[in-house]
Amino acid sequence: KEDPASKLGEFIRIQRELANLSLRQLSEMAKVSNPYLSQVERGIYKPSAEVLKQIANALHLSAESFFAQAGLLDEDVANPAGGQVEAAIKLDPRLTPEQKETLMRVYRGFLGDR
Amino acid sequence: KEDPASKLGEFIRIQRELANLSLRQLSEMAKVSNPYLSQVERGIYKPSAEVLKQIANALHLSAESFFAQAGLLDEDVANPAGGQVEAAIKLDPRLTPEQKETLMRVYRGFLGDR
DNA sequence: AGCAACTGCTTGGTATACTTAGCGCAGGTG
DNA sequence: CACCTGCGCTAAGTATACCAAGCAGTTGCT
Repeated sequence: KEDPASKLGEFIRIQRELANLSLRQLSEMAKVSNPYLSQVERGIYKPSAEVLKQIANALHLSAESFFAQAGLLDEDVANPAGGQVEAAIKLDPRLTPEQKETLMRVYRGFLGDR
Repeated sequence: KEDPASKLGEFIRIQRELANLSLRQLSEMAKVSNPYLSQVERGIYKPSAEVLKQIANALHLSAESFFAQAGLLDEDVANPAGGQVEAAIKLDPRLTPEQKETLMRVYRGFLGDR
């Protein structure tokens, strides 16, 4: 019960039953074997990210909600908008490392003001 | 290049070098072995979702952007193209309008340099 | 020079994600 | 009754994610 893996499994099973799908039906849609899906739902195995995505798509649910259920997205909610700016800067291929460094410093300086 | 796994690997390597971290340093922070991280960066293996999350956290990046890079979040902001930085700045509630203006000017100045 | 402390990488193994074959049970059919 | 057809699950195997040990190259210090 405490196990996060079985929590994800329960979640999947509930969603599957809500959609009135059999284990085999869903397993075929998600392109995994039915025994494996069974084991995932019982928390024996934790599926890879790709399998998780395929299951989410098969159930017409967002991949994010699945990742969240799997405890994979619980991270730095501490800086919700702030992380966005830093991430965007780091991701920009048109900036040199030094320029990124400078931008970061300016940005963080502003945040410190507040 | 064609391989999506190696695309993720490149992304990780670039982010790691941007942070001025050695392979071993990052591997220790992300709690994986350094040879494995090396292989991930070269596209030989694709990391599990949990490892991906740990790497993202170690680099202070959002897990979402990593999942997007890994092709696991077909939806939203997969595109790291330039407009992202400006959008993120405008959306940050912790910045005053004047500070946003300044950041924009610095950012655009850098882009003009190249 | 030569040792020390780094860098990234190769090798060989273990753990775990995942599959194919098949079991036992519950409804319907004829 | 016998005979399907579906359900979920077990068992045994294969593929792959991941680790510990160690190697070659580079840098720097004495």
